[in-house]
Amino acid sequence: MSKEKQEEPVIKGESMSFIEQFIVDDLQNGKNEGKIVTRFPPEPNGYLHIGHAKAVCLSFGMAKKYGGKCNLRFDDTNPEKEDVEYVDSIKEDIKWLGFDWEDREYYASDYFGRLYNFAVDLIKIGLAYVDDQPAEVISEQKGLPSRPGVESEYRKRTIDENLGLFERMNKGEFEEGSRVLRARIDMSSPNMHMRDPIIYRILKTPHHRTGDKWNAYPMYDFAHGQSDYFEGVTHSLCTLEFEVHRPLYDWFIDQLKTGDYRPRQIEFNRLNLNYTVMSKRKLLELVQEGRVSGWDDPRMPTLCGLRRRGYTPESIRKFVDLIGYTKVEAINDVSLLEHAVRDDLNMRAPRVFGVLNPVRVIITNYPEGKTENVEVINNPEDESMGKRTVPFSREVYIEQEDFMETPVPKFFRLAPGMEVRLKGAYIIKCESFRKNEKTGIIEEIYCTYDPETRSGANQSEKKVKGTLHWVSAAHAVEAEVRLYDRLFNHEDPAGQKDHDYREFLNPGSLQVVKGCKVEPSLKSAKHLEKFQFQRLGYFCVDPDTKSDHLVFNRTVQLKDTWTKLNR
RNA sequence: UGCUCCGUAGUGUAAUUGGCAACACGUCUGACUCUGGAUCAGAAGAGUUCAGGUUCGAGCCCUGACGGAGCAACCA
Repeated sequence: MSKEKQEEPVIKGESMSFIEQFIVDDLQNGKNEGKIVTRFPPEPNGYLHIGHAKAVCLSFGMAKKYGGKCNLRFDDTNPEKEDVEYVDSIKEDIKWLGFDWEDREYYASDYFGRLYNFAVDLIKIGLAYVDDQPAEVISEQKGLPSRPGVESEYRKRTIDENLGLFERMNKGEFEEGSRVLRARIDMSSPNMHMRDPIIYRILKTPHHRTGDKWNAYPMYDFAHGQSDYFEGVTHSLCTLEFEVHRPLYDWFIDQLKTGDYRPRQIEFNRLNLNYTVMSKRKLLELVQEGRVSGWDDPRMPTLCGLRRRGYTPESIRKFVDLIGYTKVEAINDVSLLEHAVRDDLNMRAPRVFGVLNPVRVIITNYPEGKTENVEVINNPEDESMGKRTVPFSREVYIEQEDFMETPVPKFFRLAPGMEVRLKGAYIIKCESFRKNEKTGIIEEIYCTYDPETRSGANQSEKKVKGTLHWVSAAHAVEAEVRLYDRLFNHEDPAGQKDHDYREFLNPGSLQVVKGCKVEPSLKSAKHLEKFQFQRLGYFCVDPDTKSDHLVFNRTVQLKDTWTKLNR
């Protein structure tokens, strides 16, 4: 049996990103024996966010599309920042997104031995040396981007001395910060990264996987390319800020490689979203300072946050696909992300009735105590989702917003003397209402219904402009609904000079509405199950839901031209 | 004032080896509708940062400006 369909390797006429073009060219030229291997290399120091999703989709996506493999590799070279807690969440999030690294779960720390030996080799050929100077001095000597650096006095240490010192660094004989190993390249290079970069430093914090086995740890630049090489990675895809690291990446590969094969680093633009922050540091602060409820707060751009908010993996993949991969540093509009979920959920979310701000409607000519089960379609976009019945009775709740004592022009809803259809049931006419004169709140609305207008078989000729969602008062289930707005009220909260991003936190980003009334079928809804509350938006069941307490998160509103026009 | 990268409608992306700028989202019309959603039809909106050059012809090539980003962590 064939597994999933392999897409055609060469697509004519379809536009592909410059990265895909590179891959296709390499494949056609028979480079690396016509194989493609990519990798997704997170550092386990935080939760994955939607920016990572873009990288995941690229590396796993390209491998899948062209019959290659994508490795999951944890870039765990800094024990001070990393933790297993993050490893597990990262794996969960990648799986949720729909990608599979099979048995290729690797760790940079698995290569510490080989990396160490490579460093020793570099020392032996005079391309690395131990520097005893303090950090400030080394930094000072590096010069400025516009000024060349100066060479360290330790640059001409003998090979034997370097060998001995490096070994002792790793044995733990020296204090943190007292010595580093540096590659001996060019202190006057216009590229700062080539000015004798530090490749090993002493760290005494136990590593989450190797414990206290090592005391000298490789830096990113000394681990990444080499790890790619060890794994046979052909295309090492990363974000634009690593562009200036590429010469160093290649320099190490040059020293390391023995045959024709070499990994190639290609950089693409990172994903930026407006009205949010994306840096791990800031996200961590939001969590630690209690400004959100956790990494999975539905307002967070983390994958676990988006998942809890009700986003589907499909919608995130679609969004990523929509924004593409280029070298332009773009700021993407959240509304495009919202479009992507709406588009996805429109096809798959069953429609239900839920009233957020209920007001009671009494149908005075409907028999007291009577209940009818009306039939409604679960999803007009997908007939196979079938129908369900909803109880209808003399008293129903409708949305407060759907009634106006004195309607404005083009208000197609309920108002004294006006008729509307209760979706799936009858057309009702507002005869009167009761208002609390003190508060101005409408407390009850009195209507009559037309028995001839019941939805279904013998369709009545009568047409009305408005159709409302409703819930039978006697059968309604109480629910709490959490409405979310953007976390920040500034497009680019992190990019404002002289302003801390926290100043732009949107105080109204979470609105909890209690006492909502939803149709009885929702009583059995499961965690994260998604629905469209008709006319309102897409909602999913929050994990805080208990058997006696239903909680929904609003994923996104439906497009609403009415409120837009009347704002 | 060093090096690297980038500069196409409001936003994000396209434009085969140079051949008179396309798509999506958004916006605005209209149709339809038992969701003011969806769907369908249509419209407006850039002459490709600017100035030169090469060419019969340039968003694509060259030069120079201008604008933006990244690089000066014993982070990744």
